[in-house]
Amino acid sequence: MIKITFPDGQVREYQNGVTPMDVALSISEGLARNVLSAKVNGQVVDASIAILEDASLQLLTWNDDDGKKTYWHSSAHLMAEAIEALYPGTKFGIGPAIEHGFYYDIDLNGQEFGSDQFKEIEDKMIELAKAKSEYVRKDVSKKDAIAYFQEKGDEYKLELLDGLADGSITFYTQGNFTDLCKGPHIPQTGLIKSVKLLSVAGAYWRGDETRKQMTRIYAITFPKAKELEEYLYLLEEAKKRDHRKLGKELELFAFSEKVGMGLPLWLPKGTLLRERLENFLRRAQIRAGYSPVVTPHIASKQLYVTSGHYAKYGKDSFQPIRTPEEDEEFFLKPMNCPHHCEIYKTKPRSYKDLPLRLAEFGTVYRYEQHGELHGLTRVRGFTQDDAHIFCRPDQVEGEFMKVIDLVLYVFKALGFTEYSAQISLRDQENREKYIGDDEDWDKAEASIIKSAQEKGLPTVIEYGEAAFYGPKLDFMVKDALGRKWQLGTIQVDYQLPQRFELEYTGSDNSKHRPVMIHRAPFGSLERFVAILIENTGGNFPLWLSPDQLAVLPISEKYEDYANELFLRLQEEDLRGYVDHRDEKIGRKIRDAEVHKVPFMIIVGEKEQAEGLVSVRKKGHGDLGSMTLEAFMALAQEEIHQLTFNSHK
RNA sequence: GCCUUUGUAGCUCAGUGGUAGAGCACUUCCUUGGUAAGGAAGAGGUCGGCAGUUCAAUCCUGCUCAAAGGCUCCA
Repeated sequence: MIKITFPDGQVREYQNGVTPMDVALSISEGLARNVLSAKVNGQVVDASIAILEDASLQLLTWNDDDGKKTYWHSSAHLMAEAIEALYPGTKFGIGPAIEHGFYYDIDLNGQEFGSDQFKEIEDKMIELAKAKSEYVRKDVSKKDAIAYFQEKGDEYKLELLDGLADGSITFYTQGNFTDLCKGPHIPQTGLIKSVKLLSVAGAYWRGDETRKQMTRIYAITFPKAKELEEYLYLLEEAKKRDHRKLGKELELFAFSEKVGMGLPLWLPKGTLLRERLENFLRRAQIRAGYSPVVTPHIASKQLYVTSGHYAKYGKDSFQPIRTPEEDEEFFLKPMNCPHHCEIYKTKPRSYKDLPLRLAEFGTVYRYEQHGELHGLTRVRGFTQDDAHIFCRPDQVEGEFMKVIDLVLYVFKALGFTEYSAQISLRDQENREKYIGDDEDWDKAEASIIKSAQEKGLPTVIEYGEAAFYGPKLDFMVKDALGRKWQLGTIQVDYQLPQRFELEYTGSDNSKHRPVMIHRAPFGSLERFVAILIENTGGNFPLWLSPDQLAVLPISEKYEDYANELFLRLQEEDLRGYVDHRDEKIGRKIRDAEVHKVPFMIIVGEKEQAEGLVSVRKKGHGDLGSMTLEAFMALAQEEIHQLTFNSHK
């Protein structure tokens, strides 16, 4: 008998050689039907594998990420089977599961292929799935494996075999398709109910541009038809919410070939939105003890030589700007931190002055590769909501927690209720990659972990992902469509204070080196606005909406009344416009709705006579008539709530 | 950066080896209206840029610029 430990800590005894599937059956038949694979001692394996010693066991189903991964990987094999049946002679590269679905790289030997063929492959996959073929694992010798793929003429698999050691090679067969694969796989093809081929793209064999370009087919599968429908709905919704599309439609920002790629132009409405965000954060930061500063857009080369950025990024950055007479070199600033270090140095600092928190909405310029540019999320000129906290080593933990509080406050105010954090630490094996002494690192890493724990942040720890100058914590948020975005970051830095020889006088009257914390809740305003657009679908909360209201006179007879009302609204700091066009009220309403204006104030004969306004809310319709004061109170309340509804 | 695809009016798009069209937006006129598109007329394009083939290029070829998707997720 062997002892099996379950994730909840429960221990049960089973016969030696029991399979995860047996265990599932011993619990319930329903569970057994849903088991896709299993995690035995932390390793994902087939549910049919025999367990030969005491082990921890987690049965994986569709609800587990690793279960989904197994499912999609098996689906890739099913797709390969379908393709081989329909296009004999096709050679196969690799076919892994990805975050949403899977792909297979194939070489069709010159056969024509495009998205027109998706349907027949989908149909074939369903047909093959209905056969409920088992995925059968088989150990093969390298010799036999080579013989198999030689006969098939698949040079890709032969190349993969080349890199594998004899004795560790396994084949998986389902139906008529056999593939070189280390697994694991789901029990049988019948679990795959719903199939959709998504796109076809070129991809180099082994990601090497000098090698043959293969055809990559992206697809996704689900155990229930309804889940596929939901997924396709999300894809469509994502397309509708694309910030590049909405940015144009709502006149928020634009790009111009003449200005240059990756250099966004903020239009009046986008600027309004952006300024609201800036002011919101500025106020929050002042409350949190930050001091706003402003630094120039260019700086002498010497600054970046000192900071070390010149050595590291000099080549990848934009070329220097030279003064005509003296031939001095200046650079567009790629980050704000060196400037802030120089601000720190403007006078001697005492331990009593710390922490010093310098904040700047600093516009920076970085060279990004041509192919990496994307809307507002990846640009060459952007504004960071940057700040640097200079503190004593004993203050790091407390400051870190304060920053987490600020970031979470910002997320909440902007409607991001689901978030998580990634803590990036040193690569334990290669400590020499990092600068600074071990003691500082240990302290900083421990502080970050402790702060995150204390704040109850759901975190993932990644080793080897730290910056070379210190560990960091990155925030991720989930948007209304369940997509993950990386947002703000907090980083601990021991390097810059050293490079800039920053000091403070301690209580012992000797010189000490401060620690620097870099942090940016939004990361970049550009990227954040893009995420905000996609999260809200352009339906911004009232306090951020570029136009908060539109005053719509029924006819030009009521224009004076409309103008008078609008003036009073403006005095209350409400923004918007009066629609003076010679159009019917239905048209004015439609246009305001299309432009996602939150409130419409409709005035005609009745309203003027009674001294009232008729209020209509976007997406909700007529709210009836009320006094202007009542409307303003309504609007102000919604603004001050700072809460957020992203629907509609 | 590399691969694939795309580039026609402000926007969304149709179209052809013989120098271009629709809808919306815009301008003017009519209409003065009650909760998601009132009517008419007009104006608007070096068909991304440069070069080549041709009697003739928006269309074919090459280069270039920009955008979209993909690659840098290794059975």
